[in-house]
Amino acid sequence: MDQYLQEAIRKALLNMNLDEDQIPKIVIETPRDPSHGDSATNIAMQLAKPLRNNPRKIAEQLIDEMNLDSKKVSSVEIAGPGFINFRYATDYLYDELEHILSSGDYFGRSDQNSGKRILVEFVSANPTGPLTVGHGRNAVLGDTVARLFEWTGAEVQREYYFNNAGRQMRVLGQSVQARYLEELGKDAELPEGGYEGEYIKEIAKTLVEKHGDSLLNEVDESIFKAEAESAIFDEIRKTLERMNIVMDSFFNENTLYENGSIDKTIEEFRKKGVAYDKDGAVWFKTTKFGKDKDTVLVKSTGEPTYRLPDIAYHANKLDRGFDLCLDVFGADHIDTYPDVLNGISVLGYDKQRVDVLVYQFVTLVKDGKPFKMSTRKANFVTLDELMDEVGEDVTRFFFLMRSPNTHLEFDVAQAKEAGEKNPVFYLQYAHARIQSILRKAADVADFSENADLSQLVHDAEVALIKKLLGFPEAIELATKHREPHRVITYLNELASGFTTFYHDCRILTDDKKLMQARTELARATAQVLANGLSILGISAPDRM
RNA sequence: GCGCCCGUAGCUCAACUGGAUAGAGCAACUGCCUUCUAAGCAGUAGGUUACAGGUUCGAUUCCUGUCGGGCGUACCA
Repeated sequence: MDQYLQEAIRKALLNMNLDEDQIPKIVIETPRDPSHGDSATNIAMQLAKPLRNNPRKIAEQLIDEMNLDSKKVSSVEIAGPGFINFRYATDYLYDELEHILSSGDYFGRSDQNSGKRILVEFVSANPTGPLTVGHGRNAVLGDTVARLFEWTGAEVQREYYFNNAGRQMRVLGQSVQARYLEELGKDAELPEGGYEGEYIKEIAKTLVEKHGDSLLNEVDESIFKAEAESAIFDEIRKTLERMNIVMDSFFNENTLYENGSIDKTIEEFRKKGVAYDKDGAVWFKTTKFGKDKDTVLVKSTGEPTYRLPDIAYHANKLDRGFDLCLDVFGADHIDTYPDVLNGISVLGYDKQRVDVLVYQFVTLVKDGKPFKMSTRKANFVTLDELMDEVGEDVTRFFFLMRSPNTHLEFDVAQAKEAGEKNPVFYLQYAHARIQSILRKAADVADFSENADLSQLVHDAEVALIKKLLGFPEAIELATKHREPHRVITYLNELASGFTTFYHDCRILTDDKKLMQARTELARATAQVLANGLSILGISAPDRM
């Protein structure tokens, strides 16, 4: 419809002797207030200045020149300072409702990103411990944005980037080693800054089971580290799976050392004159890109900082031919992003192909009080514990509920309440309720013949159909802005629209034609709810 | 100090990236279950969009400044 209106307006403007390049972008929007019509444009106001004319006059002229199909648009009016409001014809609504029903699981999909290959990198927590609530937002946002890309036609790969070679991992190995010794009755102390979590002991125990005391005299921590890594990764994978997340690939930072990308990156930087030696370290001339300091790439110890592999990693991703690489990370990592962009553009890549989704921190609220966490200190709530407590659907929902750009308060008490306080049930309940009605409808009538949708004339029915039609747009916006919460906002409005309809219009009535039409409307609503929930990775139960 | 993000109803947050009378959910209050699921519905109350300027037909949205909060600002990741 938007396209149709844009085209009609454009033609009308051309008839008004405007040149192609005089026409600004024609924006069609859905007014907040339904009394302002179904679609509106501000084009007349935009043209007021260049045409030096009153916007309402321009609107009048424009409407005269427009040639609209009465099967699609029933009325056009000028309102306020110069808005042009369009109202849809009911025939159009019935056709579109028909379209939803025949599209089924596909309704809402688009070709916005078709032909694109997109890599979404997320979670990317080093295997030093179980995933915590802090990682949860990252995981769910990344996966859901990936789903949005899929719904808009892209081919998506989900990748988990990790590093098992750094100092943290060494300390982890040493922590396991210490617990292993303790397990065998020896005196041992956790290393400085060691990991205190209970899971370390568990890993030590499995080592005792596997190897007995044969590792007593190991001099370094590598065996312990290896065991810890694989045990922790198993857990992480399980946790993710439980959240409906399956990675397509795990990328080990070490690959970049082995295949020479790291060295190559440094060489290339030197060649381009953006790297230099000072105090035994190698520096990246980030001042050249507007930062107030240069940045160390390789420490005087010879060990690279994380920035260097980050740059090499992004080059690697781009080499793999992705049209877009999206990184998902928390606000604390934002500072590395410009360095990576500058780094890859030095290497000759197009910065536009890398984008980032930054989210603000999660505050877990327990017993009405914020709860501070640290992985190393083992005072954290794992994602598994959270899911045990509130369930998988609720967990996903809460992480998606808010704009990534704002701090998220995860109130465990609220999430646990199965009742009215919990917003996820509102959507699932609407779906279950419709399914229940459809089951009953199947008992009382035979729906083999086509329904006469023109029976749907009640305000609540018409409003619901219009809301259903807004689904593709909601997905488009959510994808464009990488903001899954827009889908939730939409679904809430949809569910609310359905409940109004449910309340005002009895579906199972004696009037068979009417019942059939209403049943179809309910079925379409259930379909859109289910489609929306599947984008969010949340179940749409048939019974509750 | 500098950089990024944020400040909207008592609380948690929306507002289609500059549009029309700023909206939901909790919490509060008033009604509604012999009728398809009351995990629901209808209604009431609640606001100087932190503050002060500016840009224009029009600002919660953009610009400047002030105040308040979060995160960075390492030869840590």
